Amino acid sequence: MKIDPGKKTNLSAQIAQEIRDAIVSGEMIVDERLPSEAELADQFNVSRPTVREALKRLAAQSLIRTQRGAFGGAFVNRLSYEEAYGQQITTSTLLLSMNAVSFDVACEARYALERACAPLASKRRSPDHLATMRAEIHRQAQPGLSDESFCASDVTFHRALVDAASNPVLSFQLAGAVEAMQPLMNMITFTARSREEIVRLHTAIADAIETNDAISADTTLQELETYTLHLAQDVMTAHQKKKDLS
Amino acid sequence: MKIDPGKKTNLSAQIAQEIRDAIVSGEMIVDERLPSEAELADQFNVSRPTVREALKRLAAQSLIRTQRGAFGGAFVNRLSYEEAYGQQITTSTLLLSMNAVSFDVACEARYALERACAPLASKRRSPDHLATMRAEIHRQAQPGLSDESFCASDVTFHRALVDAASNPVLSFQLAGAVEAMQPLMNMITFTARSREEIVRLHTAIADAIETNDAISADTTLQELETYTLHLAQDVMTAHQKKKDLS
DNA sequence: CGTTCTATAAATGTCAGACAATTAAAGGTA
DNA sequence: TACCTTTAATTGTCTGACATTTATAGAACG
Repeated sequence: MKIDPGKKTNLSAQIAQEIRDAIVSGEMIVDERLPSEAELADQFNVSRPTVREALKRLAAQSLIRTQRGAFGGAFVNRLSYEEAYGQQITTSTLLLSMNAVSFDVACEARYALERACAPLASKRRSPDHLATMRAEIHRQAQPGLSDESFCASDVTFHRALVDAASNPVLSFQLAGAVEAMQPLMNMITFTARSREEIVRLHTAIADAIETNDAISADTTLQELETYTLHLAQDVMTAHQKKKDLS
Repeated sequence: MKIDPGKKTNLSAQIAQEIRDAIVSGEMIVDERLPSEAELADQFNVSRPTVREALKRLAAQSLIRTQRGAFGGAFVNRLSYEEAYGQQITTSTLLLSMNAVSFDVACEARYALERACAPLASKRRSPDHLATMRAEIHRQAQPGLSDESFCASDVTFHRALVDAASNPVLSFQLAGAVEAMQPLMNMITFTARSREEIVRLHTAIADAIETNDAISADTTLQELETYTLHLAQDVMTAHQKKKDLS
């Protein structure tokens, strides 16, 4: 481990970067133990609290895990898909909520990505994925369902569609896109009429996936995108009218 | 801000989670100032170093930024696309390198996602994006280019293709997928013959995008995927042979 | 009156040393 | 051999202090 150039500012950030580089470059391998906090403080010529702040930065990115006790310490962490999902979702959600991303743009991205999964999902779908999709469709048809629950079910349905492609890398990349849409979708009020239409389209998608009909799945997803945009448009104009009146 | 239940362990992680929730839920808005470290220490009934560790965790995720001096402090950060890209790329790269993801799976995911962009890119491509693509193709045809530079140029080419879709959300989601492939691609040795073929396919893609021919772009991307898999296969069998001999 | 320089205070950044809590392994005892 | 106890290493946390940065207010000067 190289020493730290006492350049400008923020020692803990610099140290974190040094260690991060060592991990990303493969210089340190999974489950390898980092030097103890005291040793690192020595090597970098800083105090232990500073080293600790650096380590906490890395822990926040799931790059290391720490263990107390004798022969404990900080270890390079194997980034699991679950942890990666979590980070991905947090980042995507914040990016969308903080940057005034229009519904149209987010929606376009989401459906473009989902359509990329459709051919693979049609080919590989397992009974499990189909069962999940059918179950969620059934839930969405329940009359008493709140708008929030309806949206949550929608997310689950689409996650199942993505997962049906049976490509974990693809699932990882899309988890964020699908989940991050939920807050935006929650702004839409789903009438009984629109729910009926969505259930119809979801059923058509599930049918297409079940019969390995990639083309039909793609077409229906496009239809669903158009319909979703249409619903959002209605909400926007309603908001606008309300504004004009006040 | 609520107090902290002195439950089990790891106060700084708990505090970070509390604040993270407040930000993600929208309870704290962009550019809002957090209480000072001393005040937070008071509120949570912990010491300042513990609070600082929590804040560094949040800083590592670009959720807050800090400013020194009078009326400085920690502020809720507007997550920019650039910062989000960075995190996305780090996470994707690590996920791929640490989980023994096969080349085939990663490649499939990458091309599935890129093909999702092709129709939009064909429709919206700007002269800028086309220029970038042409420039990279030209670079790839240079004879003296190292394998690493060739791969880097490949990444730039494909990033331009993704960006040509002119959907920032899509670009963000795909940045990780494309960049994370680079280390895997770097394992391939590109012969003069294979470079020629790749340049040919890249040119065909650029042509298709330029003439708004989405279908041709899609077909060529599929061809490129097949060819890339083929190259990787050769590398693998070569490695295998070497192993068998030794 | 306006401009420039100079405190001042508030905040983060860093350090040093201490103690508590946890844990694996070595050593002791039945 | 099996179980218990001690021990040492290491992270987790606290206290208190000093250094550094920076916006603002006030003083000095033209």
